[in-house]
Amino acid sequence: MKKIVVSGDFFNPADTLNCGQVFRYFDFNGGYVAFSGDKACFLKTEGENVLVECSEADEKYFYNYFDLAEDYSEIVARACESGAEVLKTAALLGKGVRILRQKGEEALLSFVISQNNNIPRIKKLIEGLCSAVGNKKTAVLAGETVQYYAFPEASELADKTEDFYLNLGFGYRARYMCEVVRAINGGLLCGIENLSFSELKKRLLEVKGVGEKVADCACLFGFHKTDSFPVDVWLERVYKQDFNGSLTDRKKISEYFVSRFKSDSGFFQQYLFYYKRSLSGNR
DNA sequence: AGCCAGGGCAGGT
DNA sequence: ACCTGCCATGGC
Repeated sequence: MKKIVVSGDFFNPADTLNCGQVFRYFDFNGGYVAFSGDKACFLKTEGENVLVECSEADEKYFYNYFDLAEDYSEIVARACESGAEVLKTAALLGKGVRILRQKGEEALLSFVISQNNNIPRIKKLIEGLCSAVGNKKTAVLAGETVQYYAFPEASELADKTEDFYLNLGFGYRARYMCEVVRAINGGLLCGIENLSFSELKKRLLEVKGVGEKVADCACLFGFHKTDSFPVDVWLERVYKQDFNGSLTDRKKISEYFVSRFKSDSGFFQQYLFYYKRSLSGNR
């Protein structure tokens, strides 16, 4: 067992997990158990610090996963100096949010599931998928044995039909899951290591079921393309209400933010998303 | 009960 | 390029 201890000044586990970038975690012993792929960790705020506990072998994985090499104090500082008053407010509120470095496949499939859906139900659908297909795993975390299911590899989903997803409650997203799994198994994500954000997004958009928003989220959360700015209903509200914007097309709203915030776009987007939802009683 | 949700597609202008 | 209706399901 390995324990990573880092400052909690710019790392709030609750805010990081609850801000809609990831869907596999639950409350546990005063902290959280979080999952990525077939791995699990426990994290908890302890005084001034955050404790991340995982197996010895996964230490580097979770150090990277929580983006612990990045200095978020500088990102928050840039948000405060951006000239947008709402962004300063949002960044100071959400300064403990970190952009997780999730697995690309898992992020892509998760955000296909997310479309026109609410966060509690997205969690349930993903849980259902994992328990139906994923390998059963056991971990010892915070002194207790935790059993869970890994997120399925695309290869494990290769033979699943549309009916399989329909029976899990995926609705019209069932067809999209089949399309995306087929594309991944056909090499969609092969050789993408050096692609820019726009090159990667272009490739993802070729798959039926992957539109602007899902591609942006996959690029940001699955491939850490921080010059991506996903626009959903919440960011559209931020744009109209707090930036007094007049654009109506979400693609153009996204382009507006990216041209303004460059490689800080993804971070600032999370601060704004967290801020806007918190005003509505969501967290 | 009815609106809403981290949307996308197809078909029409 | 922009507009509209439709798509399943269930949280609230």
